Amino acid sequence: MTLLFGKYAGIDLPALITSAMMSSEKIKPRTRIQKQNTAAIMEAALEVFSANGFRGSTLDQIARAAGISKPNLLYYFSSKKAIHVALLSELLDAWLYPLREMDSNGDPKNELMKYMRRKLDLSRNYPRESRLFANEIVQGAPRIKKFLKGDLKNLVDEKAEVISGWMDQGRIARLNPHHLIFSIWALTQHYADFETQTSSILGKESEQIYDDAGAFLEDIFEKIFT
Amino acid sequence: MTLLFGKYAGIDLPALITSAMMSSEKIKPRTRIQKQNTAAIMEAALEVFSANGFRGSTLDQIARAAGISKPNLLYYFSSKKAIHVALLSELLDAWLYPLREMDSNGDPKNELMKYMRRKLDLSRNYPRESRLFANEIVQGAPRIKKFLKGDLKNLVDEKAEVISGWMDQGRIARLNPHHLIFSIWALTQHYADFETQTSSILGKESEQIYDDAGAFLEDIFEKIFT
DNA sequence: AAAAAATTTTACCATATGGTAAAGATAAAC
DNA sequence: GTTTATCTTTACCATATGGTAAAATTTTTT
Repeated sequence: MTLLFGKYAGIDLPALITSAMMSSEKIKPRTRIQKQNTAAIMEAALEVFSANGFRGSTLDQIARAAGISKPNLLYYFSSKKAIHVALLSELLDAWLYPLREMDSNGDPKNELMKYMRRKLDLSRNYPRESRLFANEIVQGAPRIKKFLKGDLKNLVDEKAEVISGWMDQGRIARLNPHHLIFSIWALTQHYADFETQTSSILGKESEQIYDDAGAFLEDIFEKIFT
Repeated sequence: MTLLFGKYAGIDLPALITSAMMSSEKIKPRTRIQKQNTAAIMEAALEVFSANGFRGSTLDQIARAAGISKPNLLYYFSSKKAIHVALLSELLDAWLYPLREMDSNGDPKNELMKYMRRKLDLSRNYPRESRLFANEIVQGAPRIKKFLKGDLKNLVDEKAEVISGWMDQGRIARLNPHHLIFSIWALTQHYADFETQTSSILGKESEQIYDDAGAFLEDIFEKIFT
């Protein structure tokens, strides 16, 4: 079950996903078969791209994972790039959602903690999506630079402003708000993106690692915000 | 100037690099020309692999960047994989160096801060090396899993033990020591690995970002350790 | 049930890419 | 200065891979 068609940290995202779909290339499933196959392709593409990166993935791999032939896959998407773009596009909005939800009227420490927890939940429940972005960004974000400099920057600037206001009011400790947001990203995504490393070192089950990580992050952010 | 043949956060690493070289496949430069060409190839491979990942890089790209022909490149390294392995092997030890240096007899907070600063310096001065590892690990670390479960795990376990001892003595706050180490990695490497993202959002010069990051990390780790 | 539309398969193709063989050119050793 | 060892180039090759054309099949519409 992927983020695309599943639940999102306890919240359904049909509206977000629908709107994302409408704006992307060929993903306007009309018939039953189209819905079924595009969904299978997206799921397969997520699996393959997140594990191998764009250039490390082949259409044959994706087609096989989706249970269809390569030419048939290309009946639904005009190119390999189109699949990748569609996948990223669909996920971008969903990925921003928890930050959007941060409420300027809520309790500062509470809101930030909630955001941190949600991001950690995303890493825990949707590690493939996290790695998909990680792959893209590490390699210079050729396909989502515009998003980074546009929607993402705007949202982050806006929320940094909110956080800064809280700091002015003395409700949380004074820190660089942008870097505070980055620190939440870094610390939570690390567990998905570098899972190979953490699990190699800890030699534990993923669930146990995330439980420990959750407790650790509660501890340190409590200190950080105070 | 790369980490390989340069200075390492102010410390020369000839011994480390030499020993690493001796253990890897074909990198035992004897003649003047061999030295020169293998160095050029390694530098080129670092540039190309770190930007595109293993599968995203081609021998032609590397050869061009090294200023030699592809068959000539293959005179020095038996295969693409061999270049990648040699590059990773050479860097692994160097990458561990700052953690090795953490002194169990030093002042706890001081030692940890020093380690954090060194790691941030690595991100700042050797972002390509950081991204080379990031690429490798995000994609499941096919070539360095053994290292992760061996040398790296051993070193981390050992240092976690040291940190745990400091906590027992009440000299720094009680936290999960393994995750504390991970948090230093996550927060410092983020600036190299996700540089595209941070610079897109902040719209500042890299130097300015690292200065701000340095100040921010000083702030929060001060709180975390206390 | 026939016609139309949508979907899938078969058979390809062009290019990119990792890699090789062997001749030719340079540099080092004697 | 000649021989020997090292290095470089030219000319390839096999495979993988993204993608296409068109026929065949299935599904939907009328």
